[in-house]
Amino acid sequence: MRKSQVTLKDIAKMLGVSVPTVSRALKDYPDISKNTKKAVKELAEKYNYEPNQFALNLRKNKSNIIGVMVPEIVHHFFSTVISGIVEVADREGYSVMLFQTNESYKKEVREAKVMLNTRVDGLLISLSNETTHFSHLEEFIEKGVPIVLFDKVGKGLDVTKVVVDDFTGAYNATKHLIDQGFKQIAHIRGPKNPLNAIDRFNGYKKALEDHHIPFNDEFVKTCAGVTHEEGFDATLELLKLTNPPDAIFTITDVVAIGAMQAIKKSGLKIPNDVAVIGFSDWRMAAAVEPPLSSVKQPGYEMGKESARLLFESIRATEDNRVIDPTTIELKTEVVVRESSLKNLQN
Amino acid sequence: MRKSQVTLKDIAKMLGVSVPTVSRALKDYPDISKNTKKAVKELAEKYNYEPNQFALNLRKNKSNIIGVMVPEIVHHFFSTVISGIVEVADREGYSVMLFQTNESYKKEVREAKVMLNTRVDGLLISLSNETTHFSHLEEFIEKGVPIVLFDKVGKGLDVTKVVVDDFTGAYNATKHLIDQGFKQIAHIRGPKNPLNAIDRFNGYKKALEDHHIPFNDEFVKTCAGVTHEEGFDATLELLKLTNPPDAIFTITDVVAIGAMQAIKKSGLKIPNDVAVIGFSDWRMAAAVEPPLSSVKQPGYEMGKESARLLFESIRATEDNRVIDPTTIELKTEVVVRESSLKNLQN
DNA sequence: AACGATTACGTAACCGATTTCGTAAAGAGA
DNA sequence: TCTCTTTACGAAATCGGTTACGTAATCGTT
Repeated sequence: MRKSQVTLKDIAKMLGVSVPTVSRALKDYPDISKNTKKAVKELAEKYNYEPNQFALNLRKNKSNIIGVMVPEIVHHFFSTVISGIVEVADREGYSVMLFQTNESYKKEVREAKVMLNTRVDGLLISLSNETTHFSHLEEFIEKGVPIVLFDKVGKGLDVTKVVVDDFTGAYNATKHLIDQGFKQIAHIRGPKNPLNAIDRFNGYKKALEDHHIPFNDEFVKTCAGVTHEEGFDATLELLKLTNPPDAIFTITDVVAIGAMQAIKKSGLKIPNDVAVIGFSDWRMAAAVEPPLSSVKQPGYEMGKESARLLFESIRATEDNRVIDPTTIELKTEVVVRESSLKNLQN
Repeated sequence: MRKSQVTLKDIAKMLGVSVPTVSRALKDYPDISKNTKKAVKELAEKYNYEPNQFALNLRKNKSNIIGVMVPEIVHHFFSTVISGIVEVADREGYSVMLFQTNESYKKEVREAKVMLNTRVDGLLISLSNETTHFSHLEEFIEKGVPIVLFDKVGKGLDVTKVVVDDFTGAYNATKHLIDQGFKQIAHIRGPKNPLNAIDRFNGYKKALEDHHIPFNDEFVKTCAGVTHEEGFDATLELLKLTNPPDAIFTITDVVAIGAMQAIKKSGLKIPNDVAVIGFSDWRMAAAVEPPLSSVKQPGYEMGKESARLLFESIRATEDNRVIDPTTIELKTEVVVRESSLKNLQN
């Protein structure tokens, strides 16, 4: 059995005063005498009094908990975002309750209900791939629980959103290759649906266009599973073209690793024969041979920014103010390593 | 302002009955008439009644929340463990509150207090590197809140623990190299203090001993930061020996990657000239060239098992039973890929 | 001395449920 | 018809706090 904590009632009984008096003494209300305050505080100290959070929650109708829901916890990017969220929440005096959907809409709905029951004060969520209906989230809005969407956001919901500027990231990665002097730039893209795959593809395309490089349909390969095996195979196909690419921009670093293996296996040199640049800047990017250039996604910043915006909304809600939903795009950064440098002496 | 939910009182007022009647009707108490039950349930359905969790928490002195504290969230192993914990907690109807210490003892103590105030029903914790005192955790035990330590456990605390069998993992990795026919086996170890680095070193040593291979002090290098650069440097030193190793077992995969780069840079072939096996089996292990053999740590299983044991303790506590603390060692698995195969045709 | 103002508390209501106990009304049995 | 049992519900206490309001006792003022 859980041992019971000392309560106000216990202290009140010991001193022969009423419960409210003890409560007020501890909070330094002006209409409690110095002697009483001193006596109360001494006892509180002695018995290590801590207010019962359940009682406070009930009275204030507030949990000091925010809910966080992501598709997968075991994912470098998401765990980085979570880390940023936890950091900010901690500073704000909130705790973080963590849920994962495993990319399942059904689970997302179920867990949303759990959070609603737990009465989280706010919700940070990155949508599952399956999610196209939002009634489970609209329920939060109806009940006045603020939501901030991050990374994988939906079009249908009018709430604050924080996303990575995938378009510009891809644009800059491609531009970097162009600036290095590469002319035949291929792109191994991700699945058709996810917004980030589309944005990255569009950024790639726009960079070519802006620099008067004709878009070549043969230079775009799709890997649905985003694995290094797919990157390997796609690259072999690209290299088999009569006019093969001299640089490849991939949807993500894992795919880039596969591409690098294919290039090496074909007896070509990276970056002198074929350059490679990835996306995400995972820890491994710096560890492969040659070190892989990549586009750094600001996961930690995304977590911090999302949390910051959520707390702003929570405070607004408490004050009966209304904050207009905004969408924030976080900047990416091209991290240049050897794999994308032209004319590298080796 | 947060919109208020429908309460029992609201329903009672609408029907002109008392609050307890509504409560009992919803829970199908036998002494409530069928008509009343029907009317109550219809209204509850209509207004989407959900019991106020705060009130339940207060009444039952139970939060249905477990606390989870790890040194770093952004770490493949820990995020995997967390994922396992979340999975089990979900099945058990509990929510997970997540904290990270950033390897700081001070923060660990502070967050422990937060959890105590939040009144988590149980605690899963992996200790920070700095933690040598346990009074902040003993407080949980005193108050009857069960604790399970996982991965980074301390000697001083008599609670249930779940650890990886690092010794046997390292033993088997080394034995695998021996079985392949390698004779000159080096070890790049981790820092002096952490238990897992020590256990892995001891497993390595014991495997050599059991197979009558003399232990060679020159064959052991230490990398304090566990980075691929250190792995690279350590390996270059090893290869410079007059009698260099023909196989290397490293504390972790990142270090192994560094080692592989050094071997390649020295103009040697992996695994024919020098074999490599890592530890942890990170995602990247399968993606490097050649694919890296490694020892798979059961992170997901550790999360599930720790959570399972915690819920067992929670239930025991609720029933006034006492469970004796145990320590569970989870088995590792040697994942053999190309980097450790003798006489590989290439 | 009578008055209002101040000091220092206590009473009661409340947050939203659960649970123990009590009881009016209806039905059953003699 | 009178008592006894059911049936079906209400009253009150409880969990542990907060807060609006009331009030006895003391003080200062004229």
